Amino acid sequence: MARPDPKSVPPVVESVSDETLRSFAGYHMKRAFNVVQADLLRALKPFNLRMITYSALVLIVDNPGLRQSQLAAAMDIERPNLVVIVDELERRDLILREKVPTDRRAYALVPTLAGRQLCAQAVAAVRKHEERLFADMAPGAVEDMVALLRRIQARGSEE
Amino acid sequence: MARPDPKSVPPVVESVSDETLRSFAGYHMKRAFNVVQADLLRALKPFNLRMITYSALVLIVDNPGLRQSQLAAAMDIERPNLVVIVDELERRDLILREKVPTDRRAYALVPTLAGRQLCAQAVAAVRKHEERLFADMAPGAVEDMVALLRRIQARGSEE
DNA sequence: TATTGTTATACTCTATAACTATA
DNA sequence: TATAGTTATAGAGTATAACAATA
Repeated sequence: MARPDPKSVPPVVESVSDETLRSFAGYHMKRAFNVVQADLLRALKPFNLRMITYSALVLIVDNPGLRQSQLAAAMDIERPNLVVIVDELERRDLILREKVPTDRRAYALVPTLAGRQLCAQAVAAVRKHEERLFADMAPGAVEDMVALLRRIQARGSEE
Repeated sequence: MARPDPKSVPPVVESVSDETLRSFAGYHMKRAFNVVQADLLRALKPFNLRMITYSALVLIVDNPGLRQSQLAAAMDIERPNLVVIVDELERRDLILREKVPTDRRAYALVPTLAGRQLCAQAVAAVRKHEERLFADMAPGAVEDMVALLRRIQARGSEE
């Protein structure tokens, strides 16, 4: 961190040191996530899904009948941002917005048959891609990491 | 994943299950990263820095004289996107763009005294915030996670 | 020809305010 | 009055093409 005088340092740097950043977990989380997301995007390409549309579809298939506001909360995104995602899934006939008789403001989101089929295929493809990505990691290491990530995630709602 | 018929399911969901997504590491990486980044932003607020300007400043302080293209490569961002970041740090007199006599196309990025001082304070603040964020995690767990994240990161350059 | 830094541009993700129709 | 979904909009972050100056 402490250097005597920048002017006395030769103006050519051979290899860039990330010494200070290395102790900074957020930096590694961002970079590793970028790699995982790029891999994921490749896996989802055949299904024309992105990470966000994939997550939405999976949650609708697992929780048929949920409301848009519930889905937004589960995905940790704002309601306005969910609208275009639901629009896209509905336009592709993967889900339906069904009117809820007991509350005429709300929509119940349900998957279509095509939606459930595409979802099953996409889930299988994502699992395969993650297995390949994490293939030579120590057994249990990924599970430990996910457990820690979930604890960090829980910290967000605390404060 | 498999449900008999969406029409037969009551259209009210009490609590949203993320069962299928739970085995999907990228999902947890994204959500945990959001928490860490929000925490980081709070830590950097007094210094008027964001994660990206903080990373750039730290790398320039640790590697005085590096070129913009080297910095972009180290930060894993495209050269055009670095320009505004360097502009901002230079406008705030935290760094200088020095002409390189041996290559008149390039600039050597060097920190100013103010830049090095702000950087030292910001690094201390970030360390403190991460220590607090990870305070009651098992000893070594964060280090193990970072080690795994670095291995995942390395996967990105492989393929 | 290739590279450095730059401009312009576009696309995604995210965040907020304000509207409508209901409750 | 509050809530569900919506619209409009603005800000980050990111990606590509193309340019001038220089190698």
